[in-house]
Amino acid sequence: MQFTLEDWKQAIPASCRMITDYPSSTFLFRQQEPVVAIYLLISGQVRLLRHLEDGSVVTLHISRHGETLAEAALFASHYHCDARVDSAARVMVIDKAPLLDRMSRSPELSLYLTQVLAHQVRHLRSMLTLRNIRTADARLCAWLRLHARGAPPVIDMDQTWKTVAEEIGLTHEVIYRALASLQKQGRIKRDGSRVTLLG
Amino acid sequence: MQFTLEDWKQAIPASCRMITDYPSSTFLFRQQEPVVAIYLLISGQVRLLRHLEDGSVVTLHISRHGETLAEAALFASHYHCDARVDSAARVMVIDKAPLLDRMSRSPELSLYLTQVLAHQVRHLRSMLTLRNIRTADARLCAWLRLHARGAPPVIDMDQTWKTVAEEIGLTHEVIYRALASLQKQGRIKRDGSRVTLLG
DNA sequence: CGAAACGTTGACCGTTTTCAATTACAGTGG
DNA sequence: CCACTGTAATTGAAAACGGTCAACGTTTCG
Repeated sequence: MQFTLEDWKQAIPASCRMITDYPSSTFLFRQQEPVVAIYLLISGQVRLLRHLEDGSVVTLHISRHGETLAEAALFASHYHCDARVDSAARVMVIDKAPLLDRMSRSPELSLYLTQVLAHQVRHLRSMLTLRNIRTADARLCAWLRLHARGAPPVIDMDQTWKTVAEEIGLTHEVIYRALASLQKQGRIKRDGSRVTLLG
Repeated sequence: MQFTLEDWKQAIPASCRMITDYPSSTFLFRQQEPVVAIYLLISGQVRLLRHLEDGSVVTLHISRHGETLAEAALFASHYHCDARVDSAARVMVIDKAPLLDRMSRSPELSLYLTQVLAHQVRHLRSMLTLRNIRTADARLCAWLRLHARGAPPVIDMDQTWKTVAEEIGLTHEVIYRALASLQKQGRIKRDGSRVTLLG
């Protein structure tokens, strides 16, 4: 249920897209800058950071390969967060103006973008659902269920637990404790980077 | 920055929309039911509820007048949550099939829906940002800033603090304590349903 | 008028956070 | 090839914070 690079290549005219490499610690865009493009992350990891009025910085999201960035900014005048490269990223940059122009004449393209955003909305709602689960054990369990595939449900971790911790709003220490706790309760089994849900 | 009833009336052909009243405690739609329509809430309050695998129920969102419901479900086969009426609601029901058909031929309409969803995405990200703020005081403060208008920043409450509590993921008791705490710190001033941010 | 829901505050308890320390591991450069 | 370095993974203990339960005044609405 993810829109792939190929989907995008098919949907977006070649004239307004470009592949670019960003080294670690560089920025795809910064908060307050005018919106010039949206981005499809082909490889690497990018962190979305928002600067609050009181000077603090919070991580909005950690994007990984296959995800799109700033689609929602397409109709905003300026970006609402920084996009900082965590680990060297290859990115498809899609220019805003020609994209919007093209969309205004192509129902297919608009409809496609609409689907991407609808997908985003559902995903964000899932994340918000997770946050409403109070205890660390239950929240982590819900996350695991959300990411498990097959029967019995299995997760092959392709990211660090630290990243997961940030994503679901807990400290990494608590994640490790929750993992240990779930394991002791016999509700999961861990084998390297593979987690199996039991019961 | 909200799409109004008039906007919708203009964008959506009259043939596929209809005004309906829902009494309190009824459902606009239920989780797992096939998606037949999207909804614009004209008045009243509707609560989005998701049933988790373990049997628990969490509130996804509390919708109030002016908000649209289930736009993201337009491309899903079935609803992902219940929409239960909290207080008697007047709703514009927009049929899915004719809407999609119309969208596939009208770039304006697609583009319009895209904007609605983009707006949704930004709002959901803001909510997620809030949830990353740990302490109750700071989180409530951020919410207040987000909703304040003018200089000095003022919020005229048109909803209950209980609702706000659910929205930002705290219990109502904690909200009242945070309010009292912020007031004692001189960071806000309360006067009936009006809150003023200071400093 | 009466019931239900909101608003408010106190006390206590359980959980997460925070701080701290230790192990394991992957990449880097000599 | 191996120290060296940084980060992830892991666990412990104490402190801080929000959740829960309880009680009560107030407002709202049928």
